[in-house]
This record gives sequence, C-alpha cells and structure tokens, in this order.
Amino acid sequence: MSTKDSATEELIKETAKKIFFSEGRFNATTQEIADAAGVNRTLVHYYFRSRDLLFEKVWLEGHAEFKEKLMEEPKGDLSFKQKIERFIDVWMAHAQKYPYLDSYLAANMHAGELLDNVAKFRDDHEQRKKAFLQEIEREMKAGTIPEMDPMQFVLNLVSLISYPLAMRPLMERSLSLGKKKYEALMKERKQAILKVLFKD
Amino acid sequence: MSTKDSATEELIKETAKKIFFSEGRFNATTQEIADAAGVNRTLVHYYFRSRDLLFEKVWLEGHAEFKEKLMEEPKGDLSFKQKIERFIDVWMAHAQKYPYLDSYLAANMHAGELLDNVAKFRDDHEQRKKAFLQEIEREMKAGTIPEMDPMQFVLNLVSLISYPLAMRPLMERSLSLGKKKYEALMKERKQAILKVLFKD
DNA sequence: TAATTGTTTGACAAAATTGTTAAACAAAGG
DNA sequence: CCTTTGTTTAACAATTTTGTCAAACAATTA
Repeated sequence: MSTKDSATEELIKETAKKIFFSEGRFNATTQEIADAAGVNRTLVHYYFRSRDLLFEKVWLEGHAEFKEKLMEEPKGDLSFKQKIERFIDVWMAHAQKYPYLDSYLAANMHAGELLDNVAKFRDDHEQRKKAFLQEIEREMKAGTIPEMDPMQFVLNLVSLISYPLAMRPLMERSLSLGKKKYEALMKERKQAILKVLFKD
Repeated sequence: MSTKDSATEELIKETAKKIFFSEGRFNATTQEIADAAGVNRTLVHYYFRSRDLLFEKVWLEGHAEFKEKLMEEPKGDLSFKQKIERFIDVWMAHAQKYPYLDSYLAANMHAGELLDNVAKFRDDHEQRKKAFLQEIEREMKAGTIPEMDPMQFVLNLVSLISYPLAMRPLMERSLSLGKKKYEALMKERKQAILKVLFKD
C-alpha cells in the first residue's frame, strides 16, 4: 500500500493469498500462481523478484491485517466478557477467510524468519498484553473465571478459538461430520467457548 | 514391520520421522535426509523407491502409532474423568515427541490422500466414538460437566490439548515466554485443562 | 510524432531435485 | 573358492522449478 500498486501486482498478490492461505497449497509454483491469476509467469518475478519474496510479502500482509483487526481499540468501554467476545468474533472471521494462515505458521515455525518480522509489533503491544493479563487476574479475583495462571487462560482462549478452524478438515473427518453439520457447530462455537471460560 | 526391516532402512525411516515431524522440515530433500542419516542418497530410493513413498510411509506409521496408543483399552475400569486424564497424558506425550505431525496434517488436508488411508481405522473406532459421546451426555446430565453439544466438548478437549503444543514456538514468542517458563506451563497444563472442562 | 516510461511476453539459462543404472562390495551358503 | 544374494556407491539422465534477458507492446508526455 506504500505507493500505487498496479492492478496486476495486486491481482497476483490476492491470487497468491488465496492459493496459499485459503486453499493451503503452500508449495504452489510460480507457474500455478500465474495461471490462476491469468498472467504471464514472468510478471511474478517482475513485481516480486522471487517466489520467496512474494510469499513473504503476502504472508506478512495477511498476518498484519489480522493483528491489526485483533488489536484495534474498540469504541466504547467494554466489559471483560465483551472484550473476549469481540476477540472471538474477529479471530473466527479471519480464520474463515484464511484457514491455512495459522497452520502454515505452526508448520513452519522452525524457519523463524517470519516471526522476526512479526516481532516488530512487539513494543506497541507489550504493554497492552500486560494490561490484559492484569485484567484477567482481576476477573479471577472477582470470581467470574476460574483461578489459574493467567497465561493458561490465554492459552485456553486461543486454543478453543483457533484449533477447530485450523484443523477443520481433520475434525470433520474424525468426527464423521458433514460440511453442514460442522458449520452449524462453528455457529454455536462462540457460546461453547464462553461457557467453558466463564463460570457463568 | 511386515518383514525384516534392515537396520539401514529403519535408520532412514527414523531419521525421516525426526526431520519431518520433530523438526517440522517437510520440504527436506532426499539429500538432506540421507545426510542426516549418514547414508548415501541412493539408498533412500533403494528402500523406498521415491521420496513421496518414504514420506507417506513414515507419516502413516507415526499416525498409526499415535492412534493405537490413544485407543488402547485401559486395564481396569476408569471413571470418565480418569479416561479424560489418560487421553490428555497420551496425547501430550506424543505431541512432545512429534510436535509437527498434527500441524502437517492440518496444513495438508486439502491433498486428501492421507486421510483416506487413515479412514481404514474407522469402522473399528466408529462405535467406540459413539459410546464416548453417550458417556459425555451422561456426564452432562449428572452435572459433572457443563451442558452443551457433546461434539463441542470433544472439540474443546482436543483444542486445549493440541494447540499449545502444536503452536508452541508461536505461543512462546507472542507471550514473551522463555523455554523454561513454557515448559513449566505445559507441566501445569493438564490441571488447567481439567479445570475448565469439569465443573469440579 | 518521437521519446520516454512502464508493462508484458517468449525464449533461454541455471539451479535444484528426483530417479535410474551399472558396477563395486560384502556377507553367507554351498 | 565360487556363487548367490543383498547392500552400497558413483555417475548419469530426466524433470521440475526458478530466475534472467532482450525484444515487443502500450500508454503517456513532450
């Protein structure tokens, strides 16, 4: 978004995002991407120099987009529970668009480079994270959620949200559920999560 | 295991498992695998014909091993909670050995072939699954766990176990935790999971 | 219209990876 | 000792994928 972003460049990027993170085809070749976008393969190199740079660019963009939405300061004051609800909503919406974004991250953590870039955000978010943890402790003391290490609460939260979406095809199969049934399950998901996180 | 399994063959397989599923380097070449095993690259082809066949073989083996341990009938009678505890223990142990096995599955579901093979197990497990779901419902009625769609309970269970292990490097970073601290967190993990699943 | 700039293309080169083959080697049995 | 069988190796071939380049093309601007 820094400058103009020719239509073709944008088209290639969007196509790549779709192939990589919606369809999960991480090993797609430049040829396949170019074909899917309906452009000459050389253009991929013209705009992004190399396949890896293209990948990195779209990955960072997708991830940044997600973080931004997630961290966006909500309008009015929200209760703790409302904040959690919003967190769930945003995350689930994103995971529905790019189901393979997180699983790529999981499967490629070892590379490490990706996370270094992500870390740029860190300073900004560090204090907000701290505030969030403190808020969790307050809630525990107030008795709205069970007492435990606040980190465990965070792990619970993201696990319950992300896993069923990232692992959706696996879960569908191993639970012998059809597409429809799983969708219905996801619709109820938010409430199911809230039910186990909060004492009620 | 069908026949003899020469030492070299076994060595290559074990090395491949480690590279693929412990280190998560799914794109490792035959050369890298051979190097890591300290054998000539041609041997990989001699024993497994092709890279893909090697991959499939070790994947199926790893997965089968896991399923077997998970489904193994426990000795005496266990209470529902004890069964869940055992489930957590087995899964966490396995995920510690091969943290990338599940995430590979997640990231490559679209291929679909893998799961077809896994499906062989299905008939055996189908009825046990049903029994498990019924047991969950009984527990809900008995009031030991919150009322919800039993499938949601299953999703909660596997999410809470698997995600923090599969996403470990990501979580370590985004929560700014050191290796030590995260390990400690995992030690407490079982109790944290039980705490949210059961009413107490 | 000529010139400049940016875009697109096909042809080509380079690199990386896989797969095959024939020959060397070693162990075991006759 | 010779033969057979299974194992290991190096050299080679084939394929796949990436990356480069010069020329064609289009749009805009002088």
